[in-house]
Amino acid sequence: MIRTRFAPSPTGYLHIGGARTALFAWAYARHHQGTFILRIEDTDVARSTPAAVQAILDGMQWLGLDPDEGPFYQMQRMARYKEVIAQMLAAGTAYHCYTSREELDALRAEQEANKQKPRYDGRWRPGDQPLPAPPAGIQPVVRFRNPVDGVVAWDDLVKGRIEIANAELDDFIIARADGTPTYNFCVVVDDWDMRISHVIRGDDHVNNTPRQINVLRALGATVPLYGHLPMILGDDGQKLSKRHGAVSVMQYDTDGYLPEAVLNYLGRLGWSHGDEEIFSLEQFCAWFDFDHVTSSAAQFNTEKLNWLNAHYLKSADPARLAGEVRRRLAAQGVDADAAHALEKAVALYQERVGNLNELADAVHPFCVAVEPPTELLAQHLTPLARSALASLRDTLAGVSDWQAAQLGQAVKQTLTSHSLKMPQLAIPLRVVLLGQAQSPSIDAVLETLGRERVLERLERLPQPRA
RNA sequence: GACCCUAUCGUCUAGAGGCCUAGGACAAUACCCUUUCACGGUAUGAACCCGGGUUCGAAUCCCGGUGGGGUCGCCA
Repeated sequence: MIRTRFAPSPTGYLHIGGARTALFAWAYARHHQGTFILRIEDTDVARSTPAAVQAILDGMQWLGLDPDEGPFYQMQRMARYKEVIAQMLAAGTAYHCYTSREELDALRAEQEANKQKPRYDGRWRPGDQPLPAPPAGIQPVVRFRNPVDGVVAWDDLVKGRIEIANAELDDFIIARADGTPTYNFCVVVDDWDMRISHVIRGDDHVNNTPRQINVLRALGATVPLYGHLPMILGDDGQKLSKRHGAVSVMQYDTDGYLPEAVLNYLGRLGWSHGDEEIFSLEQFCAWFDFDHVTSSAAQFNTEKLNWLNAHYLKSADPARLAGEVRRRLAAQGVDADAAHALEKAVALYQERVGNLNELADAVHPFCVAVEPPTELLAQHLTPLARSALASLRDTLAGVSDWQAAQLGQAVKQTLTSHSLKMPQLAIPLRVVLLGQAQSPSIDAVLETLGRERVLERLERLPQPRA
């Protein structure tokens, strides 16, 4: 039984790297009819916030990566961690350490001065030497008694075999002086208790893996399989951080991206299936495997995401898009329900825009009266165009069946009677009707805008400057 | 500094020793389509980090170098 988990710490929103980790873990479970678990790692009380928990949940939901189990919260599992720590203390696989932070700082400074790898020197580790008497008034931390010899090795799902010598590892703290357990310990207990079969996480955790494996062994637990995903770099090739380029997945929502476009993009970033570029979430789950996950970091490319977004926009259901547009327009104080044919207008533009915000902007003139920019008027509303527009208005008023075909006929009729080429009439018409010199086919615009609005906007032709 | 990971067009990637005069996609450029702008179509330019091996043969395997990244917390 495949059981994967996504285990973010709620110290911020769900960013793009976390989203991809979640997607891969989710897809792997789906692929194998397994279980995907969401676990919130909130043991850092000082930095975890309920708002961040909510932001992560919102992000997961927007992407549609629903967990089969959880969310579980580590803070609610304290009793269990303490129980395991007590067992380890009793078994001798963990011990109390009374070294103060000041002593630790001094030790680290000394090691760095000697160009050595900073690490705990094991001064309170039970061994051959007799231990000093515990100093009074100091609450000890609990350290894991790491093996001294040999190597810890595992076959990483994405990076292949990785070996790290135990000599590189020190006795890390599993419980703070106040008794609360630390990350490397909680993860182990949780992955064990939750019977996680595949630990899929960012490769910034590679160095934690040997420690965790050692604890698992000390506990007599089964060691899961590990897959460490390379990181995602920003558009500029720089590392993503709160300060630089890292944004919440929800930002993609406000920027007008469709979740399926983001998912498709993320799926293709660091994973491939031959030449496939466009695939649904379902298809991704069916294809996903670790053999085709890239082992090196990938640079985020917004332009490719834009291309995918435009693609999904084209084939999306206009009714759904209309809902999104309504929501965005409402935020601008525009009541899109006033547009009797919002869905039609959306259908007219959905294959011409790159995101939902552009779609909302495009549809805007179909909802409320437009005020054409003066430059456009000056440029296109020539006396010739004015007279043609006036005559077109009259012809249009007589059209019985307000359909693109008939409207196109009316336009062509005006063209002939005024000896004009299509652009000479269509562009001024666009400016007057939509406030823009570009639009979809003019007959479709006329039909979609509707008889009433067209005639009204042509009626009130902006006057030339005296 | 130590340890670990990593290296194919500008970017994402295909590539599991001969199928590679290295394929696809985004982006770029040109042309076509056209009622403007898009969309779409066609075409073009663009890469195996360097040096040694192994092999009849290496983008693919090995070693070294260099570049990039990660980790060295009573953070996760």
